[in-house]
Amino acid sequence: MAAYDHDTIERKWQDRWEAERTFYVTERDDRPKFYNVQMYPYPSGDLHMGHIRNYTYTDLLTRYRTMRGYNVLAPMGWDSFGLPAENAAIETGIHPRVFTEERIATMKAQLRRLGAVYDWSRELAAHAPEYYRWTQWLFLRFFEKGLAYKKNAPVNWCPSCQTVLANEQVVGEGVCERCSTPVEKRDLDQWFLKITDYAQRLLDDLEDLKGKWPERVRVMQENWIGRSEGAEFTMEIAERPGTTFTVYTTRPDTIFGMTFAVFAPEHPLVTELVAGTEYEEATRRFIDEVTRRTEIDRLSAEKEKEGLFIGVQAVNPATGEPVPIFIADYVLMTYGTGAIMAVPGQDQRDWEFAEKHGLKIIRTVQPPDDFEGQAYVGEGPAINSGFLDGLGVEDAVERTIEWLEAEGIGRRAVQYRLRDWLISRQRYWGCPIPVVHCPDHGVVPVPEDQLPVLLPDIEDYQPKGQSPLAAVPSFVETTCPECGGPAERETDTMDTFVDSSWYYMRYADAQNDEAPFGADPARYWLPIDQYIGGIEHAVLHLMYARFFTKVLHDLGMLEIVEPFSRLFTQGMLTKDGAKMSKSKGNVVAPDDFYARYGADASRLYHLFIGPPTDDAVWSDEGVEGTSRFLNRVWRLATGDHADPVDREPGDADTDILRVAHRTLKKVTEDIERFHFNTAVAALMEFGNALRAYATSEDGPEPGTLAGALDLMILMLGSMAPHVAHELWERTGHDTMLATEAWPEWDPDLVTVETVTMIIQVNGKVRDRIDVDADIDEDEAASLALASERVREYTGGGEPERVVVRAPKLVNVVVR
RNA sequence: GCCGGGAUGGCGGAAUGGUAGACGCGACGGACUCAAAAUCCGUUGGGCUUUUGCCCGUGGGGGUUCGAGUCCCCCUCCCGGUACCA
Repeated sequence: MAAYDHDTIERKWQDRWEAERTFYVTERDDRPKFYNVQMYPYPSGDLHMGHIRNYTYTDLLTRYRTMRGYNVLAPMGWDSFGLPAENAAIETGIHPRVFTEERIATMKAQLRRLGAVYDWSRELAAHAPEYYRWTQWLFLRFFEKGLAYKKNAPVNWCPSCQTVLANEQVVGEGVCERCSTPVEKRDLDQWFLKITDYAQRLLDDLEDLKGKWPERVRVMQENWIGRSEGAEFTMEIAERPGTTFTVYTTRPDTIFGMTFAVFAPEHPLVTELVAGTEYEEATRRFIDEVTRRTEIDRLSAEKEKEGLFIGVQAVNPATGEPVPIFIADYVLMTYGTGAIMAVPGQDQRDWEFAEKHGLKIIRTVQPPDDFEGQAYVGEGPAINSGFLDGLGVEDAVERTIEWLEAEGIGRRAVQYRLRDWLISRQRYWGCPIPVVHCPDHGVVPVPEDQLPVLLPDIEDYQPKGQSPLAAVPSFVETTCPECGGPAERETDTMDTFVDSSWYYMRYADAQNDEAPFGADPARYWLPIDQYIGGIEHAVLHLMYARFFTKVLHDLGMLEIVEPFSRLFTQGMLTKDGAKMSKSKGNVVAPDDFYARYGADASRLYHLFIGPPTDDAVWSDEGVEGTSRFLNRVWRLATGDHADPVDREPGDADTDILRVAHRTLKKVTEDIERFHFNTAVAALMEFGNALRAYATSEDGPEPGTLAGALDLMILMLGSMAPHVAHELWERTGHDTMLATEAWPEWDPDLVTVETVTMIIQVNGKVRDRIDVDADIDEDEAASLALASERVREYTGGGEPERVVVRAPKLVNVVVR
């Protein structure tokens, strides 16, 4: 039996969906809205099966939600600024714009070939001036609010990409997220967005996403924000009364055990304290050495704690005793105050440092008798701690904070691990930062009516440690908007994560040339009801986008405070033990599979391959199964079965309708909870039953067969849309399947009448009896006890106990 | 180290505390065919057994329960995140 002509059918329906604009929507619509978005892709060129997996999920939801009666917006766009296009340009000499736009065209054709449907009237691309004009406009709003600022700071520098990176883009053991080159530290003037102002709100609002976002993404963001609670207090330098410094601690209760203090080598007070002393030279050498080391070295936990006494002491405010001050590389200038009180009794790092430098160790929390470790961080009564003695840790913390406040030297304090978002990039292919530097007026924003600041076409993209734009006089040389005098444009471009922080807002009103988006379309479509993308963006894109949403809310542009109501992170598609990617050389091209099995069979296999949240291993043979299934459905629906027999419907006919409706219930529930693999399995079971029914000797009853086939086709409509649409048409329907209502199951057909009751003896299955579904407990028990098989095991004796779970199971317990 | 998530046939995977292995791949046997492909039918966790059947089996060890892949405790290994964060 030949396979159906998938190629012709698929092209036919792809043309119709586009020609009839089946999935184009407006906000003038009575149906409830459903905003369905896939994280917009970087236009890398050819789609491989790893991408196809993700688009299949999104497309299924677009079609399913439409059938469920929603006004579904499914847009598509391109994350088209960024390093890869620029790197390709350097290699090939093709301008990044040309390179990128060619690839967008290719990918668009491939999405169409998959049968993925979008409202293409809302297509956008980050590199298009009509888009980045508004990225720049938004930057200016941040600037006005004081949320964008330029400062000189030690920043992460990727020597290979020749640009700075945000903290979030330094991954693993301190390497670049893009190219895995170890990152260095450099002091540079850079633009930051003040995401730290929103740390608490970003943390608080995660609560509302419980159950709607994957737990692990929520936890990763919580950890990244890294809130910790404790106290801050000041200490005096013993040798210089009046000179003070501040420390932050989460364990103020251990203050009596502070036997030394440690400064980060970069702490500004250090050079001042050693100036003109015998320690000056050694201190300078130590700082040099530390700062020369790479971040990786410095952060390596295995390394011994290097430190140096700098010749001064601080006064422990609790004891009044002087304690020596050290500088050490394990204290970071970027966290807390850059100085700590060291309590070796309760902190393992301090313990190790104390041992190495022969410093005093005083326990201030009594460890249990059997404690054999060094620093003790657990619960216990305070000891050696004056007025705190005997208190538990929590109470002691509170008492200490009260005392610090009463003394006027400290207060309760909260710290976050989150740092401001560094958005400057010293690269060409990105959105220009719309400011000019005037010798008289400093940083001056470009006036709105001069936006966009266009990215000029250039020949030489080679990264040189500063933006290639700096070498373009026609770009750099400008006039100051304030005074009209000569000024220079900012030449850094923005991190591409700025572009992607608001694109999903633009989709709501993509043609607007007076604002990033209008208030009404935004109010209608946002937030995104279902967002789908990769786990790799757990703390990058997903946190930046949340930050942008909150800022735009505060600017009065949005009503929402969270952009993504529900998030789904799909697993990776792997082959040969690695994520499918061009660079690994393990990509599977969809075209071969489209040619042999069709897009529908490929899609169905992606749905069937395993749980969507899990990584999945691609196997070429797997598509055989879904292809066979679709061909069987095709043959049944096109008349390849036993001759139908006109008759009053009987048991066999009712039975197949029962299977059909039970399948409908399961498939509906499975799609709702994203269990696509079991939904496909249920359809296959239904297919097997339907085939047995349609080819049985008695023959199918025509109405029953048609009804069952309709349900099969409707259910396949979102999974294997082309073949389903074609069969819908061929089985005599004059509507388009895409806009049909999702069917409802008949409750009477879904409830079971008879079930197979399991009979166990001591928990082991010994017999099965078909019983009425509404059998009562007594009857179930007596049926079970009457069973021949059960009596073989009980020997006719009285059972010790009979557990009845009618109608599913009876367990006869004998001893 | 800390925080998540895992471990089920040859393979991908099913399984509200109640028939472990649905569904599919692969393999084996058969039908059709001159033959092959395609298609269709059957078998397919391991062991024992002529059969009805019986025993064992969800990473390892304990426990709770009439009953545990599922719940609890301990351990091993794998994957992801994070890590001198005071």
